[in-house]
Amino acid sequence: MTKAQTTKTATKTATRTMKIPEEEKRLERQLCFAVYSTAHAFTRAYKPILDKVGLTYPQYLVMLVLWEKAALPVKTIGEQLDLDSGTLSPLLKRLEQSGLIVRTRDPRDERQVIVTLTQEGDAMRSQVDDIMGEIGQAIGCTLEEMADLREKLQGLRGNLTETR
Amino acid sequence: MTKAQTTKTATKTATRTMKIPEEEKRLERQLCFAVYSTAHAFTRAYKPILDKVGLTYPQYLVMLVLWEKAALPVKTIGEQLDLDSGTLSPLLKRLEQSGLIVRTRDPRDERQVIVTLTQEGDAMRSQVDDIMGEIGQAIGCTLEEMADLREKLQGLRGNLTETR
DNA sequence: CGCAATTAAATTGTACGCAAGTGAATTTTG
DNA sequence: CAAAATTCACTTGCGTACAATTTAATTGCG
Repeated sequence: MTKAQTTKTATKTATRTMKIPEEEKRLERQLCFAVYSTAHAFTRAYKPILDKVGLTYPQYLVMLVLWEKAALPVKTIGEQLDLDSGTLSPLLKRLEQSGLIVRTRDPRDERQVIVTLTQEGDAMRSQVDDIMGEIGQAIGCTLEEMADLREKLQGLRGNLTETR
Repeated sequence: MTKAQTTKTATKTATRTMKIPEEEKRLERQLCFAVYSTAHAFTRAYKPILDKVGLTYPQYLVMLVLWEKAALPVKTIGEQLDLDSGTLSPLLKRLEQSGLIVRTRDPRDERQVIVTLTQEGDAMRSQVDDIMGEIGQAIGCTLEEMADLREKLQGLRGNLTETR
């Protein structure tokens, strides 16, 4: 799908061959930068909160996954977070050193490593209300606005990913 | 929404002391993760395009800043991108090695390093239409939707940042 | 069955991001 | 005006991200 869009999808691909006005090329007009810088702003907003429980932000995301289901193979965690083993292997090693998870080979398939919450890791779940409450404060918008924005981003992420 | 909102600002802070339903704690319901994973999706979408011109995604953002104004101190670039010198110093060193910029001490204030586009760096500007065109394709939404989403993210970023 | 292809995780190397600390230049202040 | 405080960029150390490679285990296929 490339050339002359005849009908309804045409409006969706307007940028392709158009000459882009200089104003639209400015950093602050870039959607990609808005996403990029907001992601950093989130990480910074989480930092003082997560410091109190000794987690980095990506580690917190892994814990969110494990609080949904307490034992998962590395591969599944990677699929949910869209991270590969090159990122997860050292991260999980640090979570293990922190005593929050254990890693064991799956006896059914020795290639797989099953990540399991320890008691300590499970207990940390009780702090999630506080963490999300504090962040909710910082986000400063209504639940409806949050849900709307989240859904739009999920759609965008889908578009960006679909042609991989 | 949720509870008894007393005043007009209450709607904006509803999450604070509320008990959060389990469903809302799932990874996929987190706005922070939507932003995080979309940012990664953008980086991946840009990669094959930027590989052709030999830039990483953060380097491309620096070039966007410099294409707006061809000579700037490191500090100003950092302010626009919200990055500190610990990130920018090595990145700029690589851009200099690529021949796209030069770095010179400001004679008026020897603490400052002025980053200036080389001819080569300036010439690369001509490729920005192609880059943005290709990404525009991948984004797959209308210009209106893009602008709306960008503005909402800028607002969110502002909220997250204002209490720093 | 036996070997090639595939899969899962770890490892290596490069490039961010950021906190903390260093050193040089400038500004502020007593 | 001189000492103290601040500013700017750089460096160091740690933790992601991700491509590419490696190793071990499993699956598929003839």
